[in-house]
Amino acid sequence: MKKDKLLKVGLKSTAPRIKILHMLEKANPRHVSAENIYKKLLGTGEDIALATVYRVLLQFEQARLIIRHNFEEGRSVFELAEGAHHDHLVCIQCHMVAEFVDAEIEKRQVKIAMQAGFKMTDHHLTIYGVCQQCHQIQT
Amino acid sequence: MKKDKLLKVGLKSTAPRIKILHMLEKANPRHVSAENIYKKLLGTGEDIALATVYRVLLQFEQARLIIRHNFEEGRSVFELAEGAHHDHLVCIQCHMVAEFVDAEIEKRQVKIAMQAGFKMTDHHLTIYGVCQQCHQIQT
DNA sequence: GTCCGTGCAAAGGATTTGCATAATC
DNA sequence: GATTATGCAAATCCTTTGCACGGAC
Repeated sequence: MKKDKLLKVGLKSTAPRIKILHMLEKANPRHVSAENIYKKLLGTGEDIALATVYRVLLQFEQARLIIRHNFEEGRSVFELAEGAHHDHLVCIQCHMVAEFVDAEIEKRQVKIAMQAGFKMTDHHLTIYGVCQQCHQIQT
Repeated sequence: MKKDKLLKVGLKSTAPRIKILHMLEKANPRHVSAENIYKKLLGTGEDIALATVYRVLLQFEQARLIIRHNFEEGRSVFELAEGAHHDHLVCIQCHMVAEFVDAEIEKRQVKIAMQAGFKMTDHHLTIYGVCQQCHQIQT
């Protein structure tokens, strides 16, 4: 139940929060911007202010319900926090995002941070390129 | 000579461009923001508009004289393009940026992109954490 | 009933752009 | 001299914030 999920992280169960959480849970593609969510809500007849979307997303991020990414595109995208850490492939044309994990790369990152005297808190590996679909369209 | 370096990439040799290029060449730390450059220029008595700094940085980026990075901090930082590709370690406290390369990680990225059907154009691996210095200060 | 959440509009920071003037080739 | 650059100020994009009202516990 979404209500319980919110209460568990110390957030009051309000209509906007439940609806935004719902959007994130059924988001396809998984990675969406604040604007995406706002427009989808408008489309279903909901009347939630964009400012509220931003506020709720920030709270969800702090409650670790979602993860915020800042790819090389000047706006944040969010994804539901579930399952393990993973990295991203981003299509520079259609903005599609795919995920991957590589255990060997993960291992080496830890080693590199250690060697540099860094106390690692996070790490992002993003591969930019043109996805198969976009590539075919142009050919 | 900076003048030739500019002409070679098709940019007229103007005073603002030469001075900004100079700032980038002697930047220490190597990674600087537009604001950083603007303020350093002001400090040396130069009177170059911030808008010009942005315009020139964009031109330099397009001419591949510099590389733009958007780390998870809401503003761009630039570094002179010289030497080979490398990845970054960013201190989340003092914003210090260090560089590294790992051949094995590079190899695996190419393979991952290929398997996903991506035509890779770029890739960024950034490790965030607390650098040794910041860590010591707090202890 | 108290406290927190929301909508609205305005503010904010980084970056870009239009326009008239000034510099380079 | 024609074209491209620059300074200035205004505009833009994404995101945050102040305030008065409404809803959750």
